[in-house]
Amino acid sequence: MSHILGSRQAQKQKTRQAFLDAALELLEEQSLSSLGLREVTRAVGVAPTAFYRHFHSTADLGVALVEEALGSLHAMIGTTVSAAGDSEQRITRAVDLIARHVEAYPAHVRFIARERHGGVQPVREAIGAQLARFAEEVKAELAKQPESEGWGDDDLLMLAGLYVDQMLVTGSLFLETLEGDEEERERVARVATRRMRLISIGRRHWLG
Amino acid sequence: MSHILGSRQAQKQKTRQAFLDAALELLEEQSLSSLGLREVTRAVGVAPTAFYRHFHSTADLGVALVEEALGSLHAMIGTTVSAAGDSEQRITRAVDLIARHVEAYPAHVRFIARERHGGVQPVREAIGAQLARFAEEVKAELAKQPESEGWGDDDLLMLAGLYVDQMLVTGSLFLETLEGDEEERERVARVATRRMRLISIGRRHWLG
DNA sequence: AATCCCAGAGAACAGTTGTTAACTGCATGG
DNA sequence: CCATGCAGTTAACAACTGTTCTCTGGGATT
Repeated sequence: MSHILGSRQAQKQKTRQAFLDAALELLEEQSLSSLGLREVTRAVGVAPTAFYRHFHSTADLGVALVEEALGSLHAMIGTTVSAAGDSEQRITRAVDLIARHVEAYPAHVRFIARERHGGVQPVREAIGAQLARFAEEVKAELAKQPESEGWGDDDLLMLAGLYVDQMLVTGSLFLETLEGDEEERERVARVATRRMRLISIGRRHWLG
Repeated sequence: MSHILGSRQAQKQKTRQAFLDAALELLEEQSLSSLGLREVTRAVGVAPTAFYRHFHSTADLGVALVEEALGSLHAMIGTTVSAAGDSEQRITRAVDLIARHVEAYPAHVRFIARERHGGVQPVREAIGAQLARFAEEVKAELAKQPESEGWGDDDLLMLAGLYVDQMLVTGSLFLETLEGDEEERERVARVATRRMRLISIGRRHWLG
């Protein structure tokens, strides 16, 4: 099997991507559980039945969207947590990176925030699995740092989860400021930075 | 105007409550944005048109549900944060209280977690407003404590927000264990406790 | 060059949706 | 005791939904 696609499969993937894009846009003002199959095909400009050539259901489409929205983030996570500099510099850099990501992919961030606790079980599970992977990756990076000496495995995972959740909370806060002015975004960044700082201080004094 | 209701208004409130109860149950496996008006009236056992006597739309019903789910929690918040005992005792008590609340009102907790970032703007705003109130109340209680000496107003609010978000995260984690066994719930409680502990340590060393 | 495959089109289905209008019957206030 | 108000009913509407079956056209395979 080759990674070179014939014009046949290439066209199929193109249509599939059109479905994902259209769905993501429609989902900015509704939830996945109310997204209709016909609604999506109408937005793409194909017949309703074409949908079944790509997905079993809208829930299936949702799971594919989870991969698209979170699958590409893993590399970023690692490099951010393991970045050079002291604690304060890493925090500033992380908050800035979240802000940029929200500006670059607002629909992705909105989708994850909305469907993490949404009404479609397979999608919730897919998001949960990805977030668990994130936590494991963050934990692995934290373990490499000298500040983690003497830490137990479960405490490291606890801290990693705290960071991951904080990342999501910060992301959705930035999301709410997207239609506002720059000053608002600055305020969110400052609060998020202080939250991370407090967590880092807690980490530093965790033992003993 | 009297607070004693005639049988007329009493029956109306009864029906209204039936709408809220039915909707809350239907919302356990879907989102508000996919909740149909007819679906609700069918569950209650009344004609579709009866709905309009109580709500303009399902979004309106959602806002009413926010009041029901969060309105009664304010008293609890205050007494919990300002409870006697040292930091560790207060954390244990808070986590236990969250666990009990989730067991007592799982549908309420699920609704808030789901619709906080859900697809219905008025509901998102209603939840956001209530959570802001919570944060203000927690801040007021924190300000009374001796540990908060020297703290700025915005730092107190930052910490309060951190606690409120942590409360929600913990709640939704407990929610996922409701169909599981006791051991699972115990594990969630332990992780949540350690998270709160780390935040408390960060708080203690925040200044200087 | 002849064949097969399959993404997408088209039409039709039974069932559902929100909203309207005009109604009925009963508790309420004068 | 009678007139009014109003919660809930009934019937009907156009529009929409997911899913099935049949068909078509052109890239892929031999």
